[in-house]
Amino acid sequence: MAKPATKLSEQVRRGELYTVDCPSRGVLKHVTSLWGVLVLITLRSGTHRFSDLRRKAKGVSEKMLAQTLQGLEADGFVDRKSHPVVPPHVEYSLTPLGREASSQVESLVDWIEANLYQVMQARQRKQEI
Amino acid sequence: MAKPATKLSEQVRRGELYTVDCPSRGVLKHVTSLWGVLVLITLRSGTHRFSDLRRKAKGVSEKMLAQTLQGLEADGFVDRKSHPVVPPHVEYSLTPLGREASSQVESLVDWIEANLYQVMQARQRKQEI
DNA sequence: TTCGACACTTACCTTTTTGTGCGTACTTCC
DNA sequence: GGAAGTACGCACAAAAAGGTAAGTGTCGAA
Repeated sequence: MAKPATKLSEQVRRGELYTVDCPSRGVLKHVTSLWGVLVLITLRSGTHRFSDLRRKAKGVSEKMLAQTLQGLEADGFVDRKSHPVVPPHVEYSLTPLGREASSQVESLVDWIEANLYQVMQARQRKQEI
Repeated sequence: MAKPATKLSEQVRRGELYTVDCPSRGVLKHVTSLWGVLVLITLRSGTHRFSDLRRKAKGVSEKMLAQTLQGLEADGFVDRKSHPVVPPHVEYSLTPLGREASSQVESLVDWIEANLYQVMQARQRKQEI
């Protein structure tokens, strides 16, 4: 029933982000894309519906949000619960794995926001030259 | 001499990553782009020359590496020292700010690599359905 | 009764990103 | 004496990402 995981174990090579086809690169992309970050952080405060997320992450299009959500779902970071009622009702929440991931990206984002002033100053200095 | 920082202070609004034009989004992009990550992590082990970086970050083109480096330099994360000798000699290293940033992204990357197996399993489960 | 909300999907088009190849000015290695 | 290495910049092409608009089916509100 369960597929033999031979290929899987080959693909998982720790510490090889440097190699071209390391699957970590894909996960990194999902997790750190702008919309990925926003979704992950937003879901920390609890379950959200599609349109809630859309309203909170200003500027995201429906297409991008759907795509982002699907990526994060496939990676096992978000859980999608669809209630088959007539006006569709779908709820998104973080899985345990997703909660870990989101705390990582949150701390990165917090650092960026805390140090944003310094970065902006550095940028200005460059412009002056 | 120093420019008045009026505009700067306006631009720095903490906790507003959700808004469309928050400058944090740009920093996030620089820091979490694949090549940005690789450069930041590689430079943790010390100063590197352009072609050293190119060799270590497998798959990066010269153009992309140059672009990445310029972005990180502008943000104040890397320091560029050019020795005006005849075969060009340029050294890149992390600034103190860059060292902080790189430790953030390193912990994110470490988490991803440590949990990669679980992610791959989640992906496989999706495929089976 | 027409409109908007819901959670998407699809097709099409534009924008952005990235790759490729070339040129540079000079040195060292073979 | 030809090739390779150095750290890029530039022009063009290819690829990927993203935006826009429309359609789905049913309900409740105006």
